[in-house]
Amino acid sequence: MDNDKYKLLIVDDEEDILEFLGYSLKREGFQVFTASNGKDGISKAKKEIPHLIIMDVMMPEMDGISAVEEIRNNKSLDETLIVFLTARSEDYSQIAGFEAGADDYIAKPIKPKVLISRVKALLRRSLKKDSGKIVVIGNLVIDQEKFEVLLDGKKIILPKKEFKLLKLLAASPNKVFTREEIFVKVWGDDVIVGDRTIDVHVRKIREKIGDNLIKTVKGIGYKLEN
Amino acid sequence: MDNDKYKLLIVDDEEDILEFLGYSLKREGFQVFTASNGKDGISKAKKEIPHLIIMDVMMPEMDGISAVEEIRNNKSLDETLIVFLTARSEDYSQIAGFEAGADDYIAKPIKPKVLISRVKALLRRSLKKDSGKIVVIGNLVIDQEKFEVLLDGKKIILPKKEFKLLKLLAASPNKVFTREEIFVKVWGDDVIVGDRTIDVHVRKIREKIGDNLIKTVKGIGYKLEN
DNA sequence: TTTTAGATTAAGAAATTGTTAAATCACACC
DNA sequence: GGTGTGATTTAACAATTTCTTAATCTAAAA
Repeated sequence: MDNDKYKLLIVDDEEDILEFLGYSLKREGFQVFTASNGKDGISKAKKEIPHLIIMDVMMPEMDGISAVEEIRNNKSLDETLIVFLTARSEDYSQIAGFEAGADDYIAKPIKPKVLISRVKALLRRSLKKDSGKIVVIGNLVIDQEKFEVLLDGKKIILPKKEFKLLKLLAASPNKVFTREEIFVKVWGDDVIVGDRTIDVHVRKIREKIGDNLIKTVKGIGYKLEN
Repeated sequence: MDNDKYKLLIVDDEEDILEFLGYSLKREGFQVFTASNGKDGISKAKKEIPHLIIMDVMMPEMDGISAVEEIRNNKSLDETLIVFLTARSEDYSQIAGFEAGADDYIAKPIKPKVLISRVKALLRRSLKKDSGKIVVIGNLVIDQEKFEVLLDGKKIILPKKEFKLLKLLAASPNKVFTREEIFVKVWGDDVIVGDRTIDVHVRKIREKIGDNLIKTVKGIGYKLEN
């Protein structure tokens, strides 16, 4: 199995468990990320957009259920699967967890084989068809299928040319695209438009996603900074 | 929730459990069927094509795992979810169960609240991905078999082309279908129709299901938003 | 300071879609 | 085979959105 295409995020405050689970899952080929509290978990989730999150219910600072609620509010994490780790027979947290938007739970103590079976079963069922048409740059998600851009999980609609231009820049973050290049790739070889046209489009995109992401490189062109 | 849409089959050799679970789930509105052994379970499953099967692992005559293997070999039960009931800490059967094609397991003793949460979570999760015979988008249900659309439970009749178009959009909610794509998939490769034909059809559908569901993505196409 | 590339703004052009009504088509029914 | 009903398509025009330009302003480089 191509487990290496899946990103897993493990969130637990106990270093031992983090390491133990991380080790077991890495051995199966998964890309594993970890976080040791709810807050960090949320920010890592937003950054990596994992396919599946394994989250401890009981944690200091921010408990798992609150974290999941926040994650579920983020549009770009809509498809992410969430598995709770709960202490055995904490039935209440199971129910609350499902209500918060979890997809499964696993009771502690955790046996790696069980965890792996479960993770695989979830991924198998849920991600049969994965999009692969999504580009993520920092807190910006560009979904080519839905033709929408998410900034910090907030949906933004861009007109065709603006979307195309942003998509181009996002395809190679930090690379400077010359005006020449942009013309060819966005407008096409044959179309002739004035010089200021690009500027205006860049401006409109900046209006929508903020001024910090697209940098001007004077005399050369533009780049999307990461 | 419209639990009455869902058929559940419970397979267990203990009469008590059968009754207890059946009662709990019926109270939630599900259509409940029961069987007291693996063989009977298989034949009832084939007959009713339930959405979800709850199956005891340990049973006389035919154990749950063999039964699940046989069920999974049946094409029409491909989409059916399967939940195992296992005695606590029987880790081995968990793994074997997943390998046989189960989607989840629940440890005995069973608490109804937990069971119900779990069942609902499974149905919710898998229905999202289900591109099978029935598609649900918000308050819209599209039944491809009966060739009808329900809006807030009220039946709406759509002519062939309109239905085909709506079905296409509903097959991948939120995905933007280009006009190109729509032409090919609804009208066919060879048919040539005018540009406004799609618009008119979209308009007619909107007249019937409301203006909010089908969004126009200018310059690209249409999508059914969720 | 001067020069130059880019930023900004508003307005009109261009492109795309919405809407309506009427024409055409398909098919069941007599 | 005709007739009628509803489905489908076309055509004309309206409405809307997007794109481009042009004019003016700003800031960085020379």
